[in-house]
Amino acid sequence: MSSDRRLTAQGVERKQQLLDSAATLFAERGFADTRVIDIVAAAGVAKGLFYWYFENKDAVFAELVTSTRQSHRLAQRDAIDPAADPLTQLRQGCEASVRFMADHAHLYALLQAEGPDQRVSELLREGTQVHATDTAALLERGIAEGLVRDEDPMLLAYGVLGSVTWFCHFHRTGRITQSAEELATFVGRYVVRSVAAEGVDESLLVGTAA
Amino acid sequence: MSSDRRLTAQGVERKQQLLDSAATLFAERGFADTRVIDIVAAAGVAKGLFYWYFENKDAVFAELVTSTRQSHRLAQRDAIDPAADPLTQLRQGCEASVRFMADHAHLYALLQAEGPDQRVSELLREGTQVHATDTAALLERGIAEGLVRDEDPMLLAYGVLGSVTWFCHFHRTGRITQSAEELATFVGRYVVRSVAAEGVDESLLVGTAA
Amino acid sequence: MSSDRRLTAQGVERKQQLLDSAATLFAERGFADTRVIDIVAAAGVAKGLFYWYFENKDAVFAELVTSTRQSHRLAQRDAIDPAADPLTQLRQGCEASVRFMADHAHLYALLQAEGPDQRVSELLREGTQVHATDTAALLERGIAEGLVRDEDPMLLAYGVLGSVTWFCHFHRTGRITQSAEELATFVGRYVVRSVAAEGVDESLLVGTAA
Amino acid sequence: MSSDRRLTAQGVERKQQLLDSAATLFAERGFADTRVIDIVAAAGVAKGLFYWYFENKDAVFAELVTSTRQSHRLAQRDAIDPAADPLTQLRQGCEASVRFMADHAHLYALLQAEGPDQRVSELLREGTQVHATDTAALLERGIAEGLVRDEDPMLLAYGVLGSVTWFCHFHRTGRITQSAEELATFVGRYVVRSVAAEGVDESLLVGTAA
DNA sequence: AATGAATGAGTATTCATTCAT
DNA sequence: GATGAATGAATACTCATTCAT
Repeated sequence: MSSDRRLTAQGVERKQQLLDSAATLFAERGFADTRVIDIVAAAGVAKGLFYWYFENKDAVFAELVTSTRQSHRLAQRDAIDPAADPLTQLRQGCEASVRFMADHAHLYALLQAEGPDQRVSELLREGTQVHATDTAALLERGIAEGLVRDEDPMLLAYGVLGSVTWFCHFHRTGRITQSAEELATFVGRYVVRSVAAEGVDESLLVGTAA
Repeated sequence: MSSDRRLTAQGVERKQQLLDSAATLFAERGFADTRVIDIVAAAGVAKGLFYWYFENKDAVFAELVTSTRQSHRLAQRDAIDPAADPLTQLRQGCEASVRFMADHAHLYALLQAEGPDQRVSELLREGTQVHATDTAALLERGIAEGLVRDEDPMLLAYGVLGSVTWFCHFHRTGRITQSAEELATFVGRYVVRSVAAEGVDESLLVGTAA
Repeated sequence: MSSDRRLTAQGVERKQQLLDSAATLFAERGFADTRVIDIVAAAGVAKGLFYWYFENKDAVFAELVTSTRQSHRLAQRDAIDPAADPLTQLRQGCEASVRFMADHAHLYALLQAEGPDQRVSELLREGTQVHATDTAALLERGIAEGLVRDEDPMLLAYGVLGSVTWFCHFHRTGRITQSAEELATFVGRYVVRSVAAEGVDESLLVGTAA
Repeated sequence: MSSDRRLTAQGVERKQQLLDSAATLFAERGFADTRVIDIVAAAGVAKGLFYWYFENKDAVFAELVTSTRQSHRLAQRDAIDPAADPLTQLRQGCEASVRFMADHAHLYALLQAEGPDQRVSELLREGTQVHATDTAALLERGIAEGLVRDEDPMLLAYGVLGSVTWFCHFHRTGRITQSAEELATFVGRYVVRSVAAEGVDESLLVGTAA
């Protein structure tokens, strides 16, 4: 029922409360095992209010995915030095991803979650695709400048995303014990090595300026 | 109801039918969105029969995960030349993973699926952990022989698993269009590059013997 | 919340807006399928305001029924020539009913609607009963004057009401395509024939003065 | 979920039980005020079973409407003497309607009920239309033979149906106290008078052979 | 082994109504 | 008067699981 309802200041706040509760619960127990009643209970409001702010359970999930993706992207953009070379930018982006996931672990979990239905799965997939395409563009510039191995940039991008995603996943689930900062550095290095061309200057690989 | 029931030849066949139907459906729509009735309908038997062969819905999932993991492991073992150097073995293992996933796409999908409950999630996690530990051991030998960069082998293993897993995921979902064979070669090369030490012999990186 | 609140001029207007919206919606989709929110949305006001003017949803329905019934009755009264013979009066009343329904189709529909609860059903029933009793009295006079067949006047009244009601119903739902005026004439004639005694003067049957 | 499920003898019986319970309750309190749980409770079975036999609540209603209409039609067919003149057939049909409704009051109530949704309303309307068309055909023959007034047969049919329906309605709701048999005779006579042409033989009007 | 019937706990969603501002 | 937020009781429907035959 929400759609483009005009919300008061209080309304905006309340909606955010619900989004937060939902995000936490979805991350903790997954979408299917989170009941609407759990979400409203966590936010301390009545069940009906949920449907004042959201069309249905799927809609909250979708909204979370969208906004998380947006924040993630902004975080990356902020972390990337537009004047730097592609390889450095790649490292910066990946490091930013690791830090973002550390700060918003519960939201980030959603991006990999099994979505509710077809529609939302689509949403997740699209987001990933955008991310991959961005990364591929970066790699392509790297190839042109001789910094990245001359391979299909899209494939390389998938590899990069895969390792970053999994590092984060294992960190979130406690199987990587290093600090987020340490992990970020490691991941930046790992990713750069994965795609760097033969004979690239050592300084780029080590990432001294990171 | 099942546990360790003694099955006739026909029984074994029936059970396999049900497992196959379940695997396909779980992969297509996920565990939660697959109903027992869908599974039996796909196998062309009555609902009650499901419980003759399986304790419950979770049990099928668990059984599928376990057997898939086993097959996967066997496939890798067969593909690895015990006499080869660690880097080559790593490449062989990864290539085998890609081929296995291509041949058993619907089963492989399960290994990354959102499990039913805590217990099964645990099962999935354990399997991944075993795989990671195996890989880390291989990498450790590589480090000792100077073929792999001197970094935390477990971290490297996570990176390797992440990229392989994601390559397979994107291939399975149609976003990588190369043939399984081409992809296997690419992934093997990608992974080796990701972990290889500086100055390793070119032949190992290119993987001529693959 | 309403009861006998003193309303300002604007208030009266607002209330009428709501009544109109409600009448239209009730006629279109029935009482149960019309939500309070639909009514206020159609009137362009906020939900809370509904309860400033009406006790509850049932109350609007009751108010509509009562006022419609009143209007209907007035319309009949105006149409009937007090000096005419019972048979002519009957015709005039029935013709007036048809015209009324044509002019206020959406209101008239309510009089036959499935009411909300016991109370309002009671209200509807009572209204019908009053109408039937009035008609029966007219018929009784007709019988006394030898213009109407000597049968139970109440039964005859039910027959009359039934046919008039159904003619209107079929006209309202588009299954009678004649104009309201044509239909009125037909119905007047039909009803008179239904109850007229044997050998009544032709002029009364034809209704030249209609 | 039902559709064309193959039912065992027991299944057929159970389904009928549920239909009976539903019919009674719908007639007593209306569709909206009858909960699925009431229906199953009345039949003494568990809630889930309802959905084994019916798609949903609307479906039972639709099924009841259809079968009632069918029975009604058969009852009429049986009551009509194919060799009789149209006017007599009309009387026989109307009398049969009255008797049918007296015997199946709770089912018959459904035919006039406010249906659940658009679809079922459509069903009800269609049924009525068929009935009206049948009656109109009969009247047309009557007109051709000079037994019925020369007016639009469809309009006459609506008038006939309206009075019959309302007689039944008032009888069912206790406002007509005569016995069903008495009422049937009265209605037959009333209807014939409503449509008979001027100067038709008295014997046809009185209906001695009824 | 196999079937179809039966069970019932569990959950999303609706909507009339009330309330604070 | 007017608004939008909040409440919570009520209910249809799903689906894993069990049972009688």
